[in-house]
Parts: sequence; C-alpha cells; structure tokens
Amino acid sequence: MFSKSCEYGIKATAFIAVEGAKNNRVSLKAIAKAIDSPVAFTAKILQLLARTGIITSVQGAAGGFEVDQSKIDSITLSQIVAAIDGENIYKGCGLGLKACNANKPCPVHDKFVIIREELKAMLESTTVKDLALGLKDGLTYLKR
Amino acid sequence: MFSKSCEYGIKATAFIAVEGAKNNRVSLKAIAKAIDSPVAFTAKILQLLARTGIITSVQGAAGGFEVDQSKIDSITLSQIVAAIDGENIYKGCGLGLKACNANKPCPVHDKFVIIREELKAMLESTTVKDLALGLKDGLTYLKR
DNA sequence: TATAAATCGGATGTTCTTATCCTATTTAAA
DNA sequence: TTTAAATAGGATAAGAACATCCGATTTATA
Repeated sequence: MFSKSCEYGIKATAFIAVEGAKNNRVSLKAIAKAIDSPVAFTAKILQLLARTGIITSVQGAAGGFEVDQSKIDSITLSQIVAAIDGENIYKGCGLGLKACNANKPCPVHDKFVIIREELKAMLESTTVKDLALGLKDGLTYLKR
Repeated sequence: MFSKSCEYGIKATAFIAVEGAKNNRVSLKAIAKAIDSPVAFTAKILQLLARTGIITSVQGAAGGFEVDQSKIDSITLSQIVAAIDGENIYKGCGLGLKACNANKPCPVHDKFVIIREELKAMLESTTVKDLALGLKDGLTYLKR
C-alpha cells in the first residue's frame, strides 16, 4: 500500500511523538532501533519529514528529533504519506490512467472511488496523537 | 495501489474478455495497442495469466489470447491481482509488519482493517464480466 | 511441405526504490 | 577551546520493478 520509506516515516513519527510526550528528544539511532529500520536510510526520511515541517530536527551533541507537542493533534497520517509517497494512493486511478475520471472512467473507476474516498478520509482523520496513544499505553507495536 | 504489471494485467483481461464476447481472439500486438502498454512486457504478463488459468493462450499463426466465456462470471479482480501482485495488498499490515494482528496491532491496525476488508470484498465481488460490460458499451476506457 | 504469423521464454538492459558509506557541519559539555 | 556526539547531505551500491531483444517453438494456411 505504502512504500517502505513511508512505512518507516509513519513508524518513526509515532515513536518520536510518544517519546516527546515524555519530554525525551530521540536520536536517529534510537529511532532506527525502535522501529527496526536501517539507520542511514531512516536518516534520509527523517530529513525529509523535517524539511516538510512534520518533525523538528536538532543538530549537534544531544541533538535529535522531536514533534511539536502542540501539533500532534493537527498533523495527520495523510500529511506524512503525502510528504513521502505523494497523494497518488488515494487520488490516482486504480489502473494508473491519467485521464480517468467520472466522465471518462476506467473499468474499475466506480469501484475504486469508494475505497479511495474512505482511505483518504481515514488518513486525514488519523492524527499523530492517535498513533501515539496506543503506543504509549503499550497497546500497539512498531517492530517485526 | 497495484504494480504496473498488475494494471496491465487487469486492462488486458478486460480487453480480451470484451473481444471474446464478439468471438474475436486477440493477438499480443492488438492487446498492447488497445491498452497502450509495452509489447514484450505485456507478453510476460499474459504468459503469467495464462499459466494461472485466468486467460487461455493459443500458439501459432492466427493464435492469440482468449478468456473462457463460461468463466467470465467467476473470474474476479481478486484472482488477477493475486496472480500478479500477490495477496499482500489486502492481507498485509499497513506498516509492513509481519507480526501485526489484532493481538499485537501496529498503530494503524484498526484503521486499516476496515479499508482492507472493503478492498478485499470489492476485488472479490468484481468479475471479469463486470469489467467487460462497461467497456463493451463504451462506458469505460482503457487508455491514457 | 514451405512459409509466415504468432506465442514462449531466456538473457539482457534500464530505471526506480532501498540501502550504505563517508565527509562536513553543528553544538553541548568537559 | 577542544572534544565528542549528533544531524546534513552528497556519492555510491544493491536489489526490485519495468522494459527490451532475440532465438525457439508452434501452427494455420497457401
């Protein structure tokens, strides 16, 4: 469904948010360990998320990554996915046709419209806070 | 959502079904032209679909591809997708975790279960006949 | 029976995603 | 002010997906 980059990005953001709630700034290494991802590759994704403003990076010794605690209610899964994979997952045609729309539908258009609308609604209504809540309480997991 | 191979496979099957309803056996070239896909690459996908039994291939002069008209009601989108992309789209975890399930859910598990169930239901309930109907009547399109 | 049209399938090439490596820069703290 | 710990980011490598090439095989038809 999502690219591996995107999966890492979602997990990383969730982890950073949880630790942030405990006032812990987390390092790249700690993130990669927590979400079981390759360190250097994860760095690229974190840089991208930082440039997009979804997370904040702090350079230098004792540096690391944070998510603005005042924003965890407004940053959505949709924004993370858009930053990494683009919006094609829930906007593009199910058969990859550029000209596909209600006026010139592909054979699966009507069937996919419903799914994609729901996917979009779900991504837009799920916040970083939502992701973090279960994690914080140990109800959900990030590994394997 | 699907791989490019899968998109070609779905389009090709739909096209073959429509022509089959008119008693036309279609060649690789004709298929690639109709669905605007690379010829040799499309050949591989058609071979795969033929091996899986979703379509039938006829070798030699005047050969080509067909779909058994008695099966167009029972062959589903789900089967085409499974043959080409596997079942991970609607079975796998949204974050790519192998151990993710209701007992050990990832942070997006509950949100995705609903979407994936609907996607699965949609793919399983959409038959080749469904795909072909709109095309036959010129209501849906395969190109661009 | 020879020919031409078609699929089959192995080998190879290209492009994109994923992953690694290494150096530069930043910054807290000794 | 030096050191060490950390992110930034360019360069490169490995792997998978996408695509092409070409010879082998099959088969209808002239």
